[in-house]
Amino acid sequence: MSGDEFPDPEAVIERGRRYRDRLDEYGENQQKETVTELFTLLGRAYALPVLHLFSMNEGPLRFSDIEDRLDVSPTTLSKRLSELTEAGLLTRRSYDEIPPRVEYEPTDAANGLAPVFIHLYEWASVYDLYGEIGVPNEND
Amino acid sequence: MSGDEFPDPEAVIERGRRYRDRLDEYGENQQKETVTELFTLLGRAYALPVLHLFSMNEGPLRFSDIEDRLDVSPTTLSKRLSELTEAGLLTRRSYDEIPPRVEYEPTDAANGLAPVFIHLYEWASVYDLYGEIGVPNEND
DNA sequence: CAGTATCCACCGCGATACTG
DNA sequence: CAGTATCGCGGTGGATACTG
Repeated sequence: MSGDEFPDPEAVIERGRRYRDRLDEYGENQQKETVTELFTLLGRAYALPVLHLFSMNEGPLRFSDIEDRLDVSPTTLSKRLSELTEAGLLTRRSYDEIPPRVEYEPTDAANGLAPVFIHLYEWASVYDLYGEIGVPNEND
Repeated sequence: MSGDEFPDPEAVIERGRRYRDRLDEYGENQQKETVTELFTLLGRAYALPVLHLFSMNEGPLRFSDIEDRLDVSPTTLSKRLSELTEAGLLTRRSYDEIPPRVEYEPTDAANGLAPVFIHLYEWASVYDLYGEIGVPNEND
């Protein structure tokens, strides 16, 4: 990657300092729950890898496509796809065929989320967090 | 808030479509875990509310400050603060006094994360997700 | 004040087996 | 093929009580 694609850390921090004011404008209390919930969903097993798979792929993916690539149990994959669909991040289309065929695709909302991930990657690179430590386990 | 502060949804989507290429540049496989872990931590109880409290506040906060404002059990707050500190998002400074005093402050890394939240709020507003539904519970 | 220790209920997740 | 049903384990978090 070309280094000057990264944001200037100082600028990032400065921009961060205006976070408080922006939040007021957006109505913090109402949406705070919302964002927490989003992180909860996206923090669940395979949510991000699934979304990432769609971002790497042109066109729809089927249940078995994902199952093959991610080494995830059908139980968990089923739940995750349902949640992501219900949350408006994926669409689900099933065809009345034998054998049955179901196709999933990311919504515009999911694609619109991509800049967030880009920022996250930039941030992770700039501050070099989690390189070694991972997330501390709650029961340590 | 002034409406033209929002990104043009089309531009956001278009930018999102280049996500795949950016990921390649950043070395996707290595950092994918990292970002998943970050979401896991931030999805835990009171992680975002705690961070938000710091972003709303000038200067440090003490354990009881947070306890008073968030209605969180000391057990959970203790764990969350430890994790956020270990993850490099908060600093912890304890003074040898009686009664003991401990102050927490967000790091530059935490402040640098703010643009991500801003993006998230913009995104949530544009796509109006989770307005009614919340995160589907896994056991429904 | 700033936590920790203990106990416990619930939830998330995988393995396995089964179905339309 | 695209799931669901069931089971079991471990992780997560609250209540309560206690400590340096």
